[in-house]
Amino acid sequence: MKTIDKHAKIIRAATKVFAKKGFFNARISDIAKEAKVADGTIYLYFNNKFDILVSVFEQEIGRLIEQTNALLEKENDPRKMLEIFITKHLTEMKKNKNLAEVIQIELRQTNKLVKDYRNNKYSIYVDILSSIIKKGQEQKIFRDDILPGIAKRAIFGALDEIARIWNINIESNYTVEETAKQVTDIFQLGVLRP
Amino acid sequence: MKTIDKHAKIIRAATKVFAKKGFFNARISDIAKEAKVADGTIYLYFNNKFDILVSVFEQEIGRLIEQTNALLEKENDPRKMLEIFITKHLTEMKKNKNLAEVIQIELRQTNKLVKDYRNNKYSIYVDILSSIIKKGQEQKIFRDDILPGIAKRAIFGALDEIARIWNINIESNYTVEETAKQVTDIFQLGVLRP
Amino acid sequence: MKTIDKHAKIIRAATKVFAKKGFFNARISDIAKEAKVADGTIYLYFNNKFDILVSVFEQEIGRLIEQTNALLEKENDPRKMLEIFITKHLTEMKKNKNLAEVIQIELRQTNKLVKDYRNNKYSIYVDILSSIIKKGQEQKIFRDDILPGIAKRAIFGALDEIARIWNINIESNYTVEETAKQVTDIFQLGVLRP
Amino acid sequence: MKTIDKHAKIIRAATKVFAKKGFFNARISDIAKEAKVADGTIYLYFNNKFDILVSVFEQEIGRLIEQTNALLEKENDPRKMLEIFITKHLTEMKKNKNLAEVIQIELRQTNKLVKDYRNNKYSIYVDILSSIIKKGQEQKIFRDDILPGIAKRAIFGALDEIARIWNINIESNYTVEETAKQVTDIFQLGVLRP
DNA sequence: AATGAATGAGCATTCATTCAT
DNA sequence: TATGAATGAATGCTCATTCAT
Repeated sequence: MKTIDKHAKIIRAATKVFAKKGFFNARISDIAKEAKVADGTIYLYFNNKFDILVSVFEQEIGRLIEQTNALLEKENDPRKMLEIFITKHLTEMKKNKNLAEVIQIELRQTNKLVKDYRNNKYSIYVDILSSIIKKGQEQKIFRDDILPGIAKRAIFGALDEIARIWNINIESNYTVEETAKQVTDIFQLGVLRP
Repeated sequence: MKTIDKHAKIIRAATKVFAKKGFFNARISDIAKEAKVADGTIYLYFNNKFDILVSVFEQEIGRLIEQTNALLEKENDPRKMLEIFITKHLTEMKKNKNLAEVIQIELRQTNKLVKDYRNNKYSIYVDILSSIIKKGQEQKIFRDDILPGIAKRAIFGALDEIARIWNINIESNYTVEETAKQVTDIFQLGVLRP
Repeated sequence: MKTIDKHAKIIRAATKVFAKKGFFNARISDIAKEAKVADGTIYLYFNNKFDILVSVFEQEIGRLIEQTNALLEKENDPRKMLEIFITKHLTEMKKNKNLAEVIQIELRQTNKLVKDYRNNKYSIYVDILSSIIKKGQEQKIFRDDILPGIAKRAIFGALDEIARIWNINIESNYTVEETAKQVTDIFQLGVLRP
Repeated sequence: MKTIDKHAKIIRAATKVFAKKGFFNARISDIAKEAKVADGTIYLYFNNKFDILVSVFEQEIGRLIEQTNALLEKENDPRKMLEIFITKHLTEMKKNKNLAEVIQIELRQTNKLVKDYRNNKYSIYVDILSSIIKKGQEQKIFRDDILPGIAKRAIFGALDEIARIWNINIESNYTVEETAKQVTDIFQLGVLRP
């Protein structure tokens, strides 16, 4: 088996295990078992347990960034772009609960460990939102007094919390589409009657 | 010293320690030391480490619920109520970073451990938001097609993510007031130009 | 059981285990078992495995220093003093093979770890020899051209090597008395015929 | 490259690595790297890690035996022979600290592993000393009551301890020549005034 | 109620050795 | 012969929990 395969296999296994048990409760031997690899093999590809978590996170978010950008590329209307982002995010989180979980873990459990959130994949991902906001403002479609740096956090946070709940309660009342529509609506029009 | 005092003292110490080190990295002896109590004493008041975390969370959120309700009691305009909730939450999180951290930890790290989120303090707190939404809909001030169950998640998630970032970056560009104003604005009016 | 007892018990157990298996092959759990103590208990009294070795060594050599000094105190003839030192050392090494072994281990295995051999127990012990030499020179009994700093190493090395062999071969041809007599003889008179 | 070259290359690399890190702290991969050979290759020439140590020791001591015997061959005076042995040993240990270190390690760390010290290179080397003593006794130059089996240990031990100290303290007060002269003197004449 | 010494299960990581290529 | 990726047994140390005092 080629090196690249094993690296990917470990990442995949780790994603699963971290999602199921959480970072601190996951044992290296769990990951090794899931990846059908010896414990020691993991250390040929990663420096330590935390390094695996970061790799998983970066890889998964990286994939999300690429796919989201691909979807947005064809679109020029910031309203549509916002809807696409929201729908894509929720769709992926629903489809891939492991990913949702790893984001939760990485973003919260390790707050104290990774302080530098500039120029990392998470920042890049969230900045897609702020660039959509800015584009909308340039096109005079979005209000000028919206602060992109705050709006991006609000939107990402909203999506993340919704995905978190999905991961806890297996059944949810609304479909992805309904939820995405609703969230897009809230962020575009607000809750006030016109 | 009365029993109730010691219980409170341990909670207070634990809040501090969990916030500083995170739940998994916190040691019982750290909490005991902080509370100026013997390690074993903690087990006279709590069943185990996780029980402490839950107690801390419930207590802190409980306090937040009481204070928020007290603020909302005097108000009848759902627009104002929403603003009050948002401002209160952000103010508390800014003032009490420990609390913000414990919410982060409790809500994410222990996803896998505590599945039942009905009838707990977190739910009660978030349901303040949905009841505000419902009230606004009854008063024909908020749009009818807003789903309170989703909106409450979106708003709480937005606030929580903003507080999370505050906890990572010591300096932030905007004041609590500016941020609260902005978030209230986004959720009331949306990002679209009228 | 009092703290002091447990500390001593662990030292005693460690001496035995290190002697039997060598420092690197000894497991903490071996020492714990021998001391009839939990693994973790060891870490209440020592910082780490190496710390145990150093403690064992310092304690054993310390005891040797005291006893040897007590024996020498009453004596003023440097010839007798040399004989006393040699006899005492060999007697102790024969009686307490663990001690002999731990000296071997500490002195050689950890050469690379502990470089500072000034002001430690080993140095103090060996310096008893050089002070005997100096005393003999002052009394015009020992030759002036003997360098005490070299002679002390030669004598200690000779004794140590003999003790080492005793630890390997269970049976030895000569008694402690014969050997001590012989060694004293060699160092006092040399091998040359008068 | 011929097999014999690779074998020698590994021995040479191992000597260096053992000396620098000690046997237990040395990794096979360190030796492989130093020898510019793959890890697995080492196992084509040696059975295991310990086998390498033994080989290094045997080879180094073997070389010493040959060279020492060559020097002694031309000499018939046991006094001179003793001086030659002592000088040669100290010179080699000063010149080749790796060798000194490996002797230290092999002789002490592995006491418990290798019990059979008859008919091995170490014994052969030390027996050069006893044969010098015996020769001196036959020639009526050395005292009859010297026990060669004890004297050889005493002399070797003295030399080894001196070399050990050299390996710890980089600077030493005396030159090899001074030291060799002094040690020869002590063992020939003793410390007593005539 | 309070203490804190003692416990011992638990786990990340290392590294000698193997073996398919 | 030679390689080096893969293996998995082995262990020092931590820390939540207990319990004799």
